[in-house]
Amino acid sequence: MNYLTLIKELATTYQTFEAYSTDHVKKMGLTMTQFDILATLGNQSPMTCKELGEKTLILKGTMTGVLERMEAKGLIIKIPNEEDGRSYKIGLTKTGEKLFQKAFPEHVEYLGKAFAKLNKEDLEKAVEVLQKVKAVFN
Amino acid sequence: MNYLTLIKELATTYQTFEAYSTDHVKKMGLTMTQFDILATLGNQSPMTCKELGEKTLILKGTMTGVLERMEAKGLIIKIPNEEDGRSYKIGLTKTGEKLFQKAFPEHVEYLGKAFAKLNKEDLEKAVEVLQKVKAVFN
DNA sequence: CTAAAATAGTACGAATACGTACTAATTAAG
DNA sequence: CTTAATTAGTACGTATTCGTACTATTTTAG
Repeated sequence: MNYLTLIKELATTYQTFEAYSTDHVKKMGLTMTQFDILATLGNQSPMTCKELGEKTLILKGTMTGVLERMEAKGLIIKIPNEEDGRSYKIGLTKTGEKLFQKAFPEHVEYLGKAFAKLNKEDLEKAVEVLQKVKAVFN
Repeated sequence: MNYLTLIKELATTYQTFEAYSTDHVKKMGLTMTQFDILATLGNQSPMTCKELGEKTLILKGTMTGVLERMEAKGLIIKIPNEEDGRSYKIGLTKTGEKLFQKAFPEHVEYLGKAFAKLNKEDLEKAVEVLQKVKAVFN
């Protein structure tokens, strides 16, 4: 057993999860990126693009377009930032809030159904070992 | 500890690996997707788009464009498939082969440097637990 | 054999992802 | 205070990912 096996396993496991998650999100009419934004803004005060980007790992160059499309769908609004004239605060509209209240719990439930098959020890072991793997890149 | 912790850990670990790997691949003038193709074709007989797609998880709609750009760079050639008039066999050119011989071992070495920080038990535990996690999506 | 179904690859449009350059506004340096 | 350096966000080009439709070819059914 060498580390290439681990790389392959890490990649396929992540991709399998991603595919499982995406499948459900698409059924709600959102892309994963848009769902990520929705979930980040839900139950939070409006925040700037920069903050949104830090929480979601979406780069600013990508963010502009994503927010444009979500604004066109009526899910978010841009509110001028009184504290800093360069930026806006992004918040959910009523429509966006309503979608969040419906989609987020549904998705958590959907994911939970799969992960329920893991017992407590495996879950904890997985988190622990993933942290160790991640640490090798520092 | 709940499964959302595991999801976050899985995602950040994979993304950290991906970023580490991509960083090196870009220095060799390739995108990750192109490197994936190069690594799959290296030391192999030419194969069809379909086979390439199965080995790399790149969909055929994506493949067309990726191969076009690699062909433009002189890394690959399309050879008519005598057994099936619908398809081509994709192989590395001399240039592509030379790049593979240089880039692949270098990248393996680069990755190995990071993973050397993991001991044998953690590596095996990681593979084992990732397989269990992946299995929840079946 | 001949029409229908399946298959390989391309065409094309929408949405990301990422990098560089650019604009406007704020902050820091002197 | 005034200029220089930062910072927030946009503009834009290249590459990817995905989905649907389309073309050409092969295989299968009857």
